Amino acid sequence: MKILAKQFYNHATDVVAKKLLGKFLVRNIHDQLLIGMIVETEAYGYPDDPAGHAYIGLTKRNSALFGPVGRAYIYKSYGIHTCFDIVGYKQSAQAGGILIRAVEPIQGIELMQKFRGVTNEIQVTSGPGNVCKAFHITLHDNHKDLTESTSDITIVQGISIKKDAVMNSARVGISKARHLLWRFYIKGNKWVTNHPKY
DNA sequence: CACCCGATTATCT
DNA sequence: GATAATCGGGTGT
Repeated sequence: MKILAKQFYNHATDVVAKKLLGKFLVRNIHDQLLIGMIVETEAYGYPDDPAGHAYIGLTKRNSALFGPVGRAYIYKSYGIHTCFDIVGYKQSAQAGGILIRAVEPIQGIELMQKFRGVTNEIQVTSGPGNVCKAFHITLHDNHKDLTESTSDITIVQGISIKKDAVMNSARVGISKARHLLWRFYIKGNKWVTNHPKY
């Protein structure tokens, strides 16, 4: 399937976050393909987003957010969990990323379950830390270009999501900038986080 | 170098 | 619902 080009990410992060729903995250690991459909995202911007990691300005940790669009920004959360962002922004003076919060397994769920250590098909890839664990994404993958066919992590054209199935809300776990409704998810999808029941 | 704090999750009550 | 686990990075001394 077609890899999304750099141009796809060259827009404001909330626009890209919405467009990423239904796209496929493809991980090539040990010559085996792991594929998940993106069902939940969050946008973070700069310089007008106090909740974003880029808000403090360029540092070693967040440098990927200031680099070329279409690359990976990966960081540790709470010292325990790894989170995966895709870099996107409209202009060179800006920075930002789109956090992948949940995917629906399309291919290779057995290996995802192995990496995760759980068998429940929902729990395997629901939640940003869990997605990284299931796809074996680590800090070593920071800065990787997601638009190159040679990369072992790419985003490819998936399915189109009906406009009325795209929902948005305030971001999860964020106290600042609550007015920004920059969390996007597919209505009714079982892998979207914050479901009372698994 | 000490201190503080999270873009989270699993496991309790 | 509440909380512990756990650590890298930013900040200030």
